[in-house]
Amino acid sequence: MMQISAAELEVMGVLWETPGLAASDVHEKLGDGRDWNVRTVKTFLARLVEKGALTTSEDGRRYLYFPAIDEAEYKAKAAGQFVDRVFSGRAAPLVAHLADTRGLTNDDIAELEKLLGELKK
Amino acid sequence: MMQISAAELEVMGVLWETPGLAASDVHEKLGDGRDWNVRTVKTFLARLVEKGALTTSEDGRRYLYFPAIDEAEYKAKAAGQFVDRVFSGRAAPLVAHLADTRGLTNDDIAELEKLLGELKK
DNA sequence: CCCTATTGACCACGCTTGTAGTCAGAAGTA
DNA sequence: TACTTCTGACTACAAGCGTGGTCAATAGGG
Repeated sequence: MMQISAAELEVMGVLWETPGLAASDVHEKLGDGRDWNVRTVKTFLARLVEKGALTTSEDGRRYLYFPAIDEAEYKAKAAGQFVDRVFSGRAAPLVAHLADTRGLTNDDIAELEKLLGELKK
Repeated sequence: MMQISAAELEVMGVLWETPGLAASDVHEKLGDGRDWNVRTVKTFLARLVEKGALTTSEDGRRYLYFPAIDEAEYKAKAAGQFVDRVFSGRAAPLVAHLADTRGLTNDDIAELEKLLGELKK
């Protein structure tokens, strides 16, 4: 499973949320804030298919796109790679940094505590 | 503050740990596992200087390199960007994924709990 | 039936990244 | 002094990435 770039990942995000869209639908759903030309989006779609991250099914003269890789699995791997790359594999400092500069909300903290509670079992 | 690539970040790591090294020293310290040609390392150093991430002081006919950006600050920002990019800004799922596939150690969990305890204050 | 909008296929292009090679000068070595 | 070595400066070059243009076919609107 190859590397997915930042821009490509946004496209994947749309299709993880709503699989089976055509290029123009993806373009439209990205519309908010993201001001890409349709052709740019199509390039990303083509590259993602080439990389094996998407599959297509024909629908008349256009394609519908479907994720070929699992979202949770991909993100877990990306998180692992990031922690390795930037924090030498140690997760705690990452969270510390996030807490420090992003100001985790009380909800975030509660969620993490719950998570840790489960992990201890 | 521009983008620092994965390879460049490894070089920064060496200089954050030991500021004021010459190119050949950096090369040597990277030696373990990292099998880059000295010239490759020099390219990274030059690019980091160009990007403003390192400064130099002359030492005879060579340079000594010093970090020009703060390690904690950089990593905090990188963490924030990563969470935004991959997890839509939500930290908790990130930790969940890490816990899931990387198996946080008991020490990690203890450290995180302590951290959360402090955050609650 | 003709024109326009849309679609996939292919192409372009400048920037970054990883990975070094070349070159000319200085410094140490025989 | 002549040779090797090390240094920074500059150059190279393919792959990946962000961004979008061209083209030929087709489908839909008037």
